[in-house]
Amino acid sequence: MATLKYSRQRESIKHFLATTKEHPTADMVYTHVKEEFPNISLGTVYRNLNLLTDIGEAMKITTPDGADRFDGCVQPHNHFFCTECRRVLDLELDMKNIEKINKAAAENFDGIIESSNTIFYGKCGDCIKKS
Amino acid sequence: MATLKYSRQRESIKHFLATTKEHPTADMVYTHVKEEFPNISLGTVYRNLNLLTDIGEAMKITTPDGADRFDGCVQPHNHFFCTECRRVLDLELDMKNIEKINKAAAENFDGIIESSNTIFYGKCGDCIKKS
DNA sequence: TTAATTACAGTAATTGTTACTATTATTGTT
DNA sequence: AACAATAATAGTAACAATTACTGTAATTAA
Repeated sequence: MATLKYSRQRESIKHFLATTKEHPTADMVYTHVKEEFPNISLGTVYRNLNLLTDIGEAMKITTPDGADRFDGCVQPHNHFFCTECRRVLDLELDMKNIEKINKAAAENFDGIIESSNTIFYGKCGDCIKKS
Repeated sequence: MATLKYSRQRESIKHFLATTKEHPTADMVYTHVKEEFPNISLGTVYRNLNLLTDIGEAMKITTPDGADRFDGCVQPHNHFFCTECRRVLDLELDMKNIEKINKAAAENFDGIIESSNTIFYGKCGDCIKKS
């Protein structure tokens, strides 16, 4: 049953995810971890990001932009996608609201709703200042 | 300024989107429209789907699955992604709930929230019956 | 019906991601 | 500490979704 083995590369990826707030793409993680492991492979980054996501130590965020983003913070929270600078920002939102819409959605739906994910769109503070 | 010209291919794509409920991928649209236009190109399908999305006559739905889905219904509504059969289903949800969470989100956020998109995950009715 | 321009088909290129393989690292056992 | 057993790696190839390019065809306005 494939016991998980330690790897320094994975540790480094985890550490980067834990310390950054920029919701990096796999490629951004790759670029960063490369500083510590100059010949790490992009495949290793992808494999570990997916692994971490699977075991609940990271979160994958799908955006309208091509590449998925990753978040080391697995506490339930939401994300904002700036349509101008294409950055993903954290967004605090009372979880009661989320639970409410999950319940509201379940009412007229023939199936089981296990979770939901809301992504907010608009213009971030920085981009507003610039314009 | 690139005035829009009529094309039978685009009309066919629009018509298919308007009549189907299955939230097709570009490739599914391609397969279908091919019956009417045997040598339509996949690029044409992509170009028109994006064009229709841009002018507000279609909606692009990003899912955890690779390919984007398209919806000819542009009335604001939500989607459910079945983690078993990977289908996308429509989900009715009182828009008041959506407006509420948009407002709640805007409160502690430095920026402008223009819209939000919630996707629900779980098991659809059909898949529950089968198991 | 012609001239201007957009759209097309077909194909090539790009991007994001996963799969494969031989080698290396980790770990539990002597 | 040395040794299997096995998971993880680097490097590369393959893949899937999408976009870009190019010469031709369709649409439209004059």
